[in-house]
Amino acid sequence: MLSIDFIRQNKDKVIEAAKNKNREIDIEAIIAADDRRLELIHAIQKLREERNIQSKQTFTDEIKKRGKEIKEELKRLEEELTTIEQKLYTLISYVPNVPHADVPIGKDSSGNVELKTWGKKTAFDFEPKSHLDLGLSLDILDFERGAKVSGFRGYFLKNEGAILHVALLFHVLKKLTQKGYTPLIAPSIVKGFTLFGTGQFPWGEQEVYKLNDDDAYLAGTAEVPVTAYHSGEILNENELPKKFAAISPCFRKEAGSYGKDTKGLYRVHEFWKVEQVILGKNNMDEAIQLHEELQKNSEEILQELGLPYRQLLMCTGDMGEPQVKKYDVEVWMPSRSAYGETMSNSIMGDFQTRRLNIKYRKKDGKTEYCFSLNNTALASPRIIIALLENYQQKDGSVMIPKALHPLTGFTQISPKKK
RNA sequence: GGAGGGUUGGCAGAGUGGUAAUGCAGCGGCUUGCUAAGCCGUGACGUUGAAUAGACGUCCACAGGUUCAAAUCCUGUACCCUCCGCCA
Repeated sequence: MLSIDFIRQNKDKVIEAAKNKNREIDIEAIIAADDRRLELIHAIQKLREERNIQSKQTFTDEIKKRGKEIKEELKRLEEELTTIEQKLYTLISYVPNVPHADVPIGKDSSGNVELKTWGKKTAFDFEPKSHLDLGLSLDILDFERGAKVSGFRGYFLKNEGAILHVALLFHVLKKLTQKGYTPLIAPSIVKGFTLFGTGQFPWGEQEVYKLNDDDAYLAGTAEVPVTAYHSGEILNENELPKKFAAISPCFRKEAGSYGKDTKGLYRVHEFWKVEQVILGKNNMDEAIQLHEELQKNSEEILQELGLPYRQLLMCTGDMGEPQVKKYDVEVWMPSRSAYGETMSNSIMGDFQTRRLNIKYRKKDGKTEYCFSLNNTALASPRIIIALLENYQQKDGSVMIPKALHPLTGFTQISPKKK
């Protein structure tokens, strides 16, 4: 959410940003609605002023008569104000955030810039298997029964697969906790305002599961509950930045991706994630620095796991509405012969905090909206695709990265005899 | 699921129809020779201002209603607490 003042003062910038993000906005309608809003506020304030003066005077029939008139007039104006405010709020809530100057302008994913690669794409001296085949022969994945029980894109993690999944999540949660992040188990059932507040709504409604209850949804990421954790609060400047590492199940309808990645663990309705969320000061220099810290954390995790990856700087056309700057990390997945997205690291500026009303009090006593950032630390089971496929051996077994050994209790997974 | 109580600034807490006490914390300032202490100022949001000056308006969980006038009376909703029932 941008402020109306910012929109009025930076009209061209806002129009250009929307264009670069492939969004349509009607700035003139916004300004017209705001003009009317201001007119109404002025008229209403004047009447209230008169009413306040009256109520300090000796009470007479004359005052009562005028009081009734004021009441009628106020009611009419206040109703129109409520209507126009709602209209304005809706219009502004669709205005996307303005990208940082570093962000390349581009239509779609083809405009993204590869900033670096780490590790070598895994080379095999045998015909490598996909994680689907490995999962079957190792007896650690069961898609058939997953679909039977859960439906399309359903899966079971089984045997070492189940242990590996939990070990990965715990390993990462522990690592971030040691770095000073507050560990959280976050709720996945959330109220609508959290989804609007983080900017999933109004754009991504078709992506989110709605429960039968009036105001209950399944969050697609812990970013939603954790960013909203301090909603409606005023924090102290000296407690910022607040850093969280949250583990939660994540639910996605994948409504727009029928026919895409229909096999395996890549695109599923239900997965688990450790998400990093930071609330910081309203300061872009600090945000850039924190963004790099989040990036480093995620890269460290992949380096420890020994998975080859690359870092992308996302262009305007491939960014979400709330984002100011975004990196994706993609991990090498041999069966795809491509890198596949595993992490997404964003600066949101005050776009989310304005909607969620999260502020902090500065040294001079003034309040200001926080900046929010978030980045995937690890999403499983998607990461298991990369582990299985990159660590497979000629004999059909799969090695487990050393960092996980203390948690898994096994160092490799071997094919099960039928 | 049932019964009762509650929700007032960062926190605590007064306020039963006519401008929202007070204390603590935080922040700013002043004072004092020393680990302290004291004094003054300081809620949020909005409108109008060049203004972080002043003026005005709004805000007592949220949304309605009654009234010339609502934190206060009425209705609904959310959340919290206590007890009963059920339950991993």
